Amino acid sequence: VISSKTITRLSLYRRTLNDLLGQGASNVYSHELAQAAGVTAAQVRRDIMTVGYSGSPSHGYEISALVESIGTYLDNPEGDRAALVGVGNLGGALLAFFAGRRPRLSIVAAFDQDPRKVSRVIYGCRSYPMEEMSSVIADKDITVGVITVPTAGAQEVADELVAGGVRGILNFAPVTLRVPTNIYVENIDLTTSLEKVAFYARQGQLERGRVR
Amino acid sequence: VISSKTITRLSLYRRTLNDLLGQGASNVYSHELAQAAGVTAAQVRRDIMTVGYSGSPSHGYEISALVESIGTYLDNPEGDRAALVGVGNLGGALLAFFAGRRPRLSIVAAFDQDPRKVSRVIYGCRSYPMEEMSSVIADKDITVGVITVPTAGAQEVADELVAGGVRGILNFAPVTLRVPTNIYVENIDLTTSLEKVAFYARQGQLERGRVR
DNA sequence: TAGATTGTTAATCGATTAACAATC
DNA sequence: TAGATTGTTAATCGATTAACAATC
Repeated sequence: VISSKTITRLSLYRRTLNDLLGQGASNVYSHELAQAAGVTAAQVRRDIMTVGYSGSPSHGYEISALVESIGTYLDNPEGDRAALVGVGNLGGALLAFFAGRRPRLSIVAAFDQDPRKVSRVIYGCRSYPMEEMSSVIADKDITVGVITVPTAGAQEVADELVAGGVRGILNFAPVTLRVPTNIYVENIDLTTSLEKVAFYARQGQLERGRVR
Repeated sequence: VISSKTITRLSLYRRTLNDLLGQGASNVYSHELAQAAGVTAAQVRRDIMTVGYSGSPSHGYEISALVESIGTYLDNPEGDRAALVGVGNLGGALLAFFAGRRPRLSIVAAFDQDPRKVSRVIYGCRSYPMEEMSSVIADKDITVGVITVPTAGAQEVADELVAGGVRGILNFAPVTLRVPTNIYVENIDLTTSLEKVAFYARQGQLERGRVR
C-alpha cells in the first residue's frame, strides 16, 4: 500500500527531473531534488527507494534513469483513458488543460446532457450524450472519470460512471460521493481550497510552497 | 495551530449542515454528520470541540448554532477578497465558478497580460492589466491570490502578488513556488491529481469518498 | 584517503481512533 | 431510571525526520 502523498511527491519529482534534463543536467543529488520540490532530502531518498531505483554516493542519481523508474512505477504501460462528464466552463477548461499534456493519460471522451454540447470535438475530445456513457466507456476502455457537473447531478453521474466500468473518479462537485469501496475518489473542492487559503492568509500561518 | 485537514473537514461539515437545514432538520448527531461527511463520529466531535461549540447527549448538536460557530471560526467577519491572475480557459472557468458562491469570499479583480482580456467585466469581475496589480490589490484590500497563468510565468506572478500585499495563494500552475515563509500557498495540481486517480484506479485501491 | 552522499533503520512527531466517565 | 450521546483523554497508527554505517 502506497500513500497518496508519496504518489504526489513522485509526480512532482518527475516534473522537476524533466526540467533539469531540459537544462542539460544528467545527475542530481537528493538535497538538490529536495530543495526544488520543497521536501527534505531524507524524504526524497526514501521515495526513490520506493520506486526501486538506486543512486551512488559519488554521483547521486542519474536523472534519465530515475525518470524512467518513476514512470515504470506510476504509469500504466498501456496508458490510461479518462472520460469527463459535464462540459460547462470548468469541464471545458479541463479539456483544454489536459489536451496533449500527458499522452499516456488523456481524456478521450466527454459527456453532457445538453444536446447543443454533444457530437462535437472540443479541444480534441469528442463529446457524447449522457445516454451513450456505458457503451463509450466500454468501447474505449476508459478507467477514469472526471466529474464537472453541478452538485445536484454528481452522485447520479458517479453511479453511471461506476456502472460503466470506471475504477477511479476525479470529482470537482462539492459533495461527498457514495461509491463502492473498490472505487477510488479524489475530490478537488475549489471553494474549500479558496476558504483554506483565506483562513491561513489571515492567520499569517507558515506553510511555504510545500506538498501536503 | 490548526491543521489544514481540520479546516477542510469543517468546511465540509458546514456544507452538509446547510443541506440538512434545507431539508428541515434542526438537530444532528455526530454519527449522522460523520456518515454524511465520510469521517468517524469521534473525529466530528473533536472538530466541533475545536470550534468551541457544545452539543447535548440527548439532542446532539443544534444545526443552525453549529453552522454559526463554524462560521465564526473559519470566516473573516469583514470578508476576504481575492484576485485571480491569468484569464485563460481555467481562469475564466474559476471566475464563473466562484461568482456569487460565497459573498464573504469573492474574487474582486482579475489580471492578464493580454490587452484584449483586460478592462472588461468577466462573470461580474473586472479585469485589469498586469501593471496595475499592486495598486488594485492595495485599493481593494485583497489578501488572497489565485494563479492560473502558464507554468513559466507563475513564479513572477507570485512575487508580484506578494509584493502587492497578498498573504495567501491558491496556485494552479504545476510548479513549486518560492515565497516568504509567512505566505501560505495551496497548490492544486490538476495533472498530478488525475495521475493519482489513474494510479489507484489501476491498483483497485480502497479510498472511498473520503477527505484526505 | 578524506569527504560527501546514499540506503536504511530508529526515533520522533502528529493525527486519528478507541474508550469511557459524565451527561441528558 | 435506562439508554444513547457527548466531551475528552489515552492508545494507536502512520508518516516524517534524524541519524549513521556503508559506499563511492
